[in-house]
Amino acid sequence: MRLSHYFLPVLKETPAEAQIVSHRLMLRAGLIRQEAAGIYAWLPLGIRVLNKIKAIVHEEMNRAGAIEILMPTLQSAELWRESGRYDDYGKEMLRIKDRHDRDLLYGPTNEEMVTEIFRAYVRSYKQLPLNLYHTQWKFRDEVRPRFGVMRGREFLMKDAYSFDIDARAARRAYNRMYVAYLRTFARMGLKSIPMRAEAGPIGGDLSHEFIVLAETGESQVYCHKDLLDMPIPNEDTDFHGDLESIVRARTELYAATEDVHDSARFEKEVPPEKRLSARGIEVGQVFYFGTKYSAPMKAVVTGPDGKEVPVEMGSYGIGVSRLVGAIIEACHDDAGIIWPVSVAPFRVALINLKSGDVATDKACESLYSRLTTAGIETLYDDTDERPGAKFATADLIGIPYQLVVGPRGLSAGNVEIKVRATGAKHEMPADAAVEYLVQGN
RNA sequence: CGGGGCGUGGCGCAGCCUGGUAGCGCAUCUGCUUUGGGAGCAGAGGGUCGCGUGUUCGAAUCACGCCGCCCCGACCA
Repeated sequence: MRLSHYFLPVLKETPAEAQIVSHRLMLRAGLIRQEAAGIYAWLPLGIRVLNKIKAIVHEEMNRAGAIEILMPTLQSAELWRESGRYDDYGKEMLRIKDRHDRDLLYGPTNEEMVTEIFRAYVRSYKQLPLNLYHTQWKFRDEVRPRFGVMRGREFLMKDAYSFDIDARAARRAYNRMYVAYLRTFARMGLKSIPMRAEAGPIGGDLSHEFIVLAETGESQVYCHKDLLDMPIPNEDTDFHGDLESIVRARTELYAATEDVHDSARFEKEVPPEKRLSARGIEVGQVFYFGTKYSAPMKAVVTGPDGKEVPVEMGSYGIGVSRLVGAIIEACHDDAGIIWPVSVAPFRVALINLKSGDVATDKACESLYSRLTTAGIETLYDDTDERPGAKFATADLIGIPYQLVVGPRGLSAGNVEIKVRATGAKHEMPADAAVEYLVQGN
């Protein structure tokens, strides 16, 4: 992409309304624009990141055996009356009437609807286990939205729903999602820690929140330090097999958010030098809630014994739009964002230090063509800004590699690669630079 | 939902107290000079001062109402 033909509205000054660093950087780097309290438009750079995150989430969901569907944003109130949540959910739920005066709502979550889909088609235990997921915009009418996309009213969320014949099978389904989440967040460059959590209004009695440590995190968390150094399950993990050992290795160590924290237990179970108390951002949550929805909504299957039983369910959320903010909280410096390669909007920022200079232009065009041909997403700064402005923009938007081309380097036969994360600079001939950047893609 | 604050060119702000020609920096446009870490000079364009009502000869400025947004708390992915 040539910057001269792109839409990248970066701000030199910090917008007054943004308090936390991720919100400020998202506005400055031209990722989002606020359209109303807690409601954002996604600008070109922002939607690229959002899509990358979503793709990783989907890959790991599919790997774990979940199946993608897409449910609508608007739902009929009827479904929610069946589960009893139409009255329970309160003012957080955005209620709408259509032209026929029918009650609709903008979905804050989809347990009811997915249960309705399930019960319409599934009758036998032989069709289980089943896990259906989708990524869709949700709306929760927060009293006080804040922190940009970290706590917006409209947000993009992946939610998966598991259906099983009994509690044991449901537990295995829970474990599959638990392991998939460990992999998902690790792939985005985040260190996530599963912590015991309250089930909240979703309901249920087994739940973990996946927490990313960050100074600006919304909740206080307590855990055993060894959880920070747990290995990430491999890509070839057998999701049909027994995952209990992977889960148990983590759940047997103390980890809890402030809501369920028990300081006496914490001090008893964790030696002083292993105690970690920090702030954290919740990026995902897994629930097992049994028959909370299947029983009232009559989602039943016939078991091997010929008896009908309500299906055992769990739900598994990942805050996709929130993750953009969470990643920035974890990955930035004074100059701007530092995207992990896996979610970066572009892999390489090609910086022409002297647009209009024949030799420099020619070298850049050649590099741009070779990189894009090799499948490297490259943002080519071909504008006639001054070098300082180009460097500042590249640092701000956080592209992992800056490929810097100017007359001075070229006269020595070199271009320069700057690694955004470390600041390390390497001078080398153009051929070597292309090879360096193509590696590992 | 309680408490506090703010709405003035695209962005950041001053002006308001004490009513009288709407201002500054950045950005934008034109020209010249510059070009390896957010350039310099000269010129130009752009604002019903959130909306409404009232007070007044006269309202960005005073009063009242409304709307929007932000912050603290309670609540939450």
